[in-house]
Amino acid sequence: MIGALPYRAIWVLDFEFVAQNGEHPIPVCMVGHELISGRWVRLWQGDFSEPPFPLDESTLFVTFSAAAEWSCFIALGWPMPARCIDLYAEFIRSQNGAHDDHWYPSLLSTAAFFGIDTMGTDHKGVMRDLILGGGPWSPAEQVDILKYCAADVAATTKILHALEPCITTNDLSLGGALLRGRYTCAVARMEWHGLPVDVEVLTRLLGGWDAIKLQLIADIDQQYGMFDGTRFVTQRFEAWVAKAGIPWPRLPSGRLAQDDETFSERAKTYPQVMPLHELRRSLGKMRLRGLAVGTDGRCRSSLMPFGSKTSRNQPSTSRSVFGAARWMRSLLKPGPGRALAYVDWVSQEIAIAAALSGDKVLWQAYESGDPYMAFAIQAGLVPANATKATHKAERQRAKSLVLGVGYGMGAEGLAASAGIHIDEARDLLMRHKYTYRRFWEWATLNQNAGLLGLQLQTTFGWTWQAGTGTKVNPRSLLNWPMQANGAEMMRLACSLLTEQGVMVCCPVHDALLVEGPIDDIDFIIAATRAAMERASTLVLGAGYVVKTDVEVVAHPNRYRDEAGGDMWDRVMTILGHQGVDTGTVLVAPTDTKTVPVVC
DNA sequence: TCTATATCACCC
DNA sequence: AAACGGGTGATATAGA
Repeated sequence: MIGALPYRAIWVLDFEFVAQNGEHPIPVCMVGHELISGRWVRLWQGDFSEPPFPLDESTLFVTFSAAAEWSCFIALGWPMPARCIDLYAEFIRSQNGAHDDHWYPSLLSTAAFFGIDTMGTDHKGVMRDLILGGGPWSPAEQVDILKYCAADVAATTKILHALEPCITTNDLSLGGALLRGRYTCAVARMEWHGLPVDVEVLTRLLGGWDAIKLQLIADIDQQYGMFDGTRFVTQRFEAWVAKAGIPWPRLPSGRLAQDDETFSERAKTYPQVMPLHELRRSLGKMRLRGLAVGTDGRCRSSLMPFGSKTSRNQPSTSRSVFGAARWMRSLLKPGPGRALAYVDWVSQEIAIAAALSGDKVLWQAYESGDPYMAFAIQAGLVPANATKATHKAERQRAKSLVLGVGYGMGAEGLAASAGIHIDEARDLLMRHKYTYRRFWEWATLNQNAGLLGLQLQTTFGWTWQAGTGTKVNPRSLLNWPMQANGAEMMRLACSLLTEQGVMVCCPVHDALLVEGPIDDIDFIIAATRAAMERASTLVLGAGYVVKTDVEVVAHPNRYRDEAGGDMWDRVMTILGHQGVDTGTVLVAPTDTKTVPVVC
């Protein structure tokens, strides 16, 4: 029972707030219900000067989609609560794997799931419009809004009671719930900070978006005439293929295959395809128009924590910089006196696989710093003194295999992706299974357990369990422990760092973007790496340190992604802004030094 | 003209 | 039937 837990008070909370794309939320009102005393608190704008409850460990807070509430706390200058549970996270955890469809349950649909009576969605829509209208609200409207907010608190309370058995099943489920709640505070901080964007260049870029596409097309399409404006007309392509006499693969639907790989493959035999292939590749990177940038030049969008079945964040790819093609990361530019650092875990999933399976040989490969070459050596494919320089091709094949294995790739897929014969692919897979026996034992055990309907669980209690009659992809089960524990590691690192006061702009699955004054950035990086290493040992066990790598950029430079640099330059040239400084990324040493930081 | 579907490309 | 995990979203085309 939640009530039996050692808390002096248990507050169920809900805020109403005005939220505009890319801006900070503006709290309108708050309703709280304390479950032990039965007390209700209703605060309207203007009554917010002090939190009406203690925020220390003695008090538990319960909300639905908690990050929104903590964003309001930040807006009001209130400290984060020390203990909280997000029922959204707990509900989707309880349902994870039980259904074929992936969905983002709302408060109302969650209530409906448990048969809890609530207001209708129509009324909710009306009230939401009234609130988002931004006011001012008449006294009668204020009463209505507070009533509406209180109704959500009542529904949240009932959902808490419905979910209690899932949350209090055991120490891990409860501790995990508190840990996930703790992360929602970090989410609020990160969403509050957002990412620094070069608004001037972004404005020009968006203004010239179609012109840029048309210019890219114009350079190439004059010899094909396949585009109508920015639209690729498939019928013209079909006619061209027929006229040029190029045998072209078709999809089961009968349409011509138009994916990148088909173009790439055809271009090898028919060189006249190549320019078209390259054009389509460039155009593919020209997407994203809806970056959510606030008036302060920071890009903010919801991280959608716990949005996937591995519990990774699932932010919108159109509203956030890291969902866009890599070249657009050059829109990231620290302000005067500021610096940004992108710190990522090196081969995080391999490390997780090695540590959690207890495969010493795989961990040894990870620790060597080059797990691909290490595999080639351990599997007897190359001599023990082989290096990246001496056995480039062998290493590349080993890399394809090692990466693919994590996703459950088979021999056919490996042969296709690595461009090798099926027999060689089979041989590589067999060697992998032989070399990393312990890992395979562990992985197939997980896989079989999942297929049998048993529950999979991460170190801190995120779960997945197949519902009866659901479709299960066995390869998904193979990868789930790596990805889900990786997500847990990320959450821990975000919590540790935001609690230390480090400005974390956002997580990127296996990386964190942090920011600070140029003079402090070295210390911030050291603290970030230390927290990420600590998070890795917390998830994987003592001694299992996942290494980190870092890229730094300081004002007036802009971020530059190696893989996207050329595209950025092309686009800037077309925009006629060659004067825009493209900046340089200073790459810090990749060795990991432990820096004493209190976590 | 609008919407649904299939396909494809991007991210980690 | 497919055989590479987790995702979001834009676009072209078919259909209403």
